[in-house]
Amino acid sequence: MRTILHVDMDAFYASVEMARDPSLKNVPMFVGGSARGVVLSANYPARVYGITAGMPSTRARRLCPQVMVVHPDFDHYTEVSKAVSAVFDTLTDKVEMTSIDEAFIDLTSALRRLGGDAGIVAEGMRAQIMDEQRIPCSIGIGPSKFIAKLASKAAKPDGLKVVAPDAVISFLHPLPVDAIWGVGEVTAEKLHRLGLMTVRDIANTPRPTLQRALGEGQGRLLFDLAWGQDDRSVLSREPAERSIGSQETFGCDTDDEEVVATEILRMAARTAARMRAQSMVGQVVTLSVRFADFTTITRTGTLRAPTDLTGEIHAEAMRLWRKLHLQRARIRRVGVRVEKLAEKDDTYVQPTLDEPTCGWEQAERAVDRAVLRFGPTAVQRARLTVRAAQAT
DNA sequence: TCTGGGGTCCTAGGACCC
DNA sequence: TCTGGGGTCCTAGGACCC
Repeated sequence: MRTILHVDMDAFYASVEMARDPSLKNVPMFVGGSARGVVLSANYPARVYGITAGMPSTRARRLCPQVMVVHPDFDHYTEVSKAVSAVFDTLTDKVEMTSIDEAFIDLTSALRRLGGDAGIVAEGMRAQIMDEQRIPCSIGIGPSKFIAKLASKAAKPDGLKVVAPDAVISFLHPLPVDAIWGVGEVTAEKLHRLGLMTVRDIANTPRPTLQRALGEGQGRLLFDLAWGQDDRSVLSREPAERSIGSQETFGCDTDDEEVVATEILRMAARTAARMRAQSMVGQVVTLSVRFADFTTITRTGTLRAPTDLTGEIHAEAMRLWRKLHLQRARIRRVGVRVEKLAEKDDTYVQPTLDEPTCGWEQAERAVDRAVLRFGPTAVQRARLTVRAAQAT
């Protein structure tokens, strides 16, 4: 039997900001606040007003006009996250950071080695994180990742919850269906239409019925989870990234082709720069377009060879854009993403006879160096400077 | 002033091949 | 002058998570 911990930082971004500026502690506050953005993280005083993560900022301000809004500082959050994961690393190497503020830890072999009780180890961790970073977290302990994750949610805020192997079913079955990881709004609604409200209801439904309603894969997964069956292991090596992309919502919807084209260039440049920074190349380019009514379409195209160059990614994204033949559609957001990534060093690039490389690669690397030294506006394509100039 | 930006994974359908 | 069945690959869409 395994002993898995799930550590979940409470209101992570908001907590980090409150640790930095304690005057934010007792007033309603959220991190977020771009014009058309959403709440990224809200502190508990803000939650009293009904403000929750994912809610449009405009609505949050309406619910609580005096709320303090803090703009996110992701570099700082990443630093704190690394410091927190260093605490886990002192106990075992079986640590899987699943996001900036969550981790699974498999303590099975560490406990066998050192002896002791998982609950005491977990309380020690919570105390150390509070001591070093001044932020609270909640920890769930269970015999699988699935149960540990549900337990950490039950432990919130700032708590610990242990679910022993013989208590799994009694803990699990009363929960609502959307407590299950992977059941969101749409799937929950499908389950409700079948009359299934709790995990127990799912467990008591024949598996083939679930598979007909939800598809073979998801139906099987849900049935197994409803009986507490989950043998996924804690992956200490993080899996290779599969895609890199950028997208941005316009300040207001636009039907101006020029504005859209400029934004596609900006997204291609941002994506390519991040790929170069990580020494990755990619061969599949996806353009996504979200319309004013929130419908979204995507188009993908495959390059002849993997690349990390703005010019090539941009050219493909624009080819996909022109292929849409949109006529004065109102557009909310565009995005560019590159998939089928590979390490640049492992990739042999076929030299082509018809296209001399004409120094683009060297030019873009020089730009990267200038941006590192002088900041993101140091060197830009002429087209991208227009908007900045207009704004001044 | 409704609804971000970073991702992963799954499924359905069509093309193509045997 | 009839038309199965699989397998694989690709694309588009969508659900979901933090």
